[in-house]
Amino acid sequence: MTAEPLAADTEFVSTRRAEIVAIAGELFAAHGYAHTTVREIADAAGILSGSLYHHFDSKESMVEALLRDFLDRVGREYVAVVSRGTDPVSTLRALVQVAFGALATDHAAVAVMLNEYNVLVQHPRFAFLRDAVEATEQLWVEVLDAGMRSGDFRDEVPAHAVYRFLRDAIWVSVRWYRPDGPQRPDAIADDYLTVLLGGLATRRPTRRTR
Amino acid sequence: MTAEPLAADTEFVSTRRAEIVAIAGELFAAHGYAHTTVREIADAAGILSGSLYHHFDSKESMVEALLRDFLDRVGREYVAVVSRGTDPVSTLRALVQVAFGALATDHAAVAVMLNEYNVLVQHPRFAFLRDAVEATEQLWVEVLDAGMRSGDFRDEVPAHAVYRFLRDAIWVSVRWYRPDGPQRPDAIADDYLTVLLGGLATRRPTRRTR
DNA sequence: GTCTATATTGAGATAGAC
DNA sequence: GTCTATCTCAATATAGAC
Repeated sequence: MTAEPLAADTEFVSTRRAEIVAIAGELFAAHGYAHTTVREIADAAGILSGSLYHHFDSKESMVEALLRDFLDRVGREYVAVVSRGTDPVSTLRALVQVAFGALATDHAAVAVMLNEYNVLVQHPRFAFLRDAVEATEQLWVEVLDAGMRSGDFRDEVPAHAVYRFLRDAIWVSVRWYRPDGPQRPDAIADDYLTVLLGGLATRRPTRRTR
Repeated sequence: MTAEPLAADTEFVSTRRAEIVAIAGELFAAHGYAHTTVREIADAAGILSGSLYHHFDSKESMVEALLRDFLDRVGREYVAVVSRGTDPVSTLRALVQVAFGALATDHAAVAVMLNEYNVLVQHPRFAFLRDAVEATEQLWVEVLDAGMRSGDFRDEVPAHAVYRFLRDAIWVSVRWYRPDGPQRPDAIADDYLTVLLGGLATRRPTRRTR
């Protein structure tokens, strides 16, 4: 047996394949996964639809490749942030910065994740989406819980509820974020953190009772 | 000409039609508009697919009926809240309560609006979606701006940016809200308002500079 | 208002030549 | 790695009987 020509890391398979994934991702993000046809993807890639099947065995494989790569990378970034072991406020700031940063680097994947998650996750093939979502939730909630225990964060609202509001507001911003717009992702993150951490009210409001 | 048998308000057209809209809405919300077939809708309604076309001339007409009705109603509720002329904090609270309340009363329409807006709005037929979204944004932003001018809300972040974070966090909660779950919409609204108005941090943080 | 039967189209996928 | 040609199936929509 000759020396293995493949890189040990299987991340890189083929440049062409990666290009097509990116092209397909843009179309999925812009028009929706279901409404995007393989012919449109092929057109955008400058080839005919049949040729796509040299690289992928189905349209599903394209969206799977897009999301697996994205979730792997952002998951590693979250772990790196937490493993730095900074104080809860700084850790949360860094997590929020990573999440908003993905808008610029992976906006197609974020949009597809947001728009198609509920439908895709119903197929066994896309169970990995749920795994990634749950792992991410666990990681963020632990940071929030640590901050509540240390007294840095208010604990009137459970950490998992706070996390959901956070996550939703961050990811849905892919709907209006424009990479070529005036605001950089870290400026948006700062705006969000200002409201989130400091609150919108200038006077501490009393919590309503029911 | 005989007396007009139709009600002056055209809201009510046919019970059967309204039933089918509701059934279709549930399916659109659960499986996505594109993935829901007219045969599935007919099955759920207990009729055959051809019979649907007695009530609607297309699948698009069904989703249009669902969204027009919903947007009309919630738009009227927002206007009613603002016209009460209460202070900015109370007005914002009431708007947030109305929005979360729609999760319970119109969860299918909210989910469809969230999931399909970007695709649907690209068709001229659904331009009314953009109109409704823009009118809503204007109404909320005016409330936020009034609160910033009166000193009730902090003004470090522009009102339109705050509005986007608000809107996103509220509507996306339809993804995890369960009508049969333990939390009532107004309890979720209270949790959200606690974090939004009071802030997550126990100590007023300094705003990061770049 | 619903059913039966079917027209029509659009889209994902395949086989083999180049 | 791409093209040509085509298969196959699923889905929207229609026409007319009941």
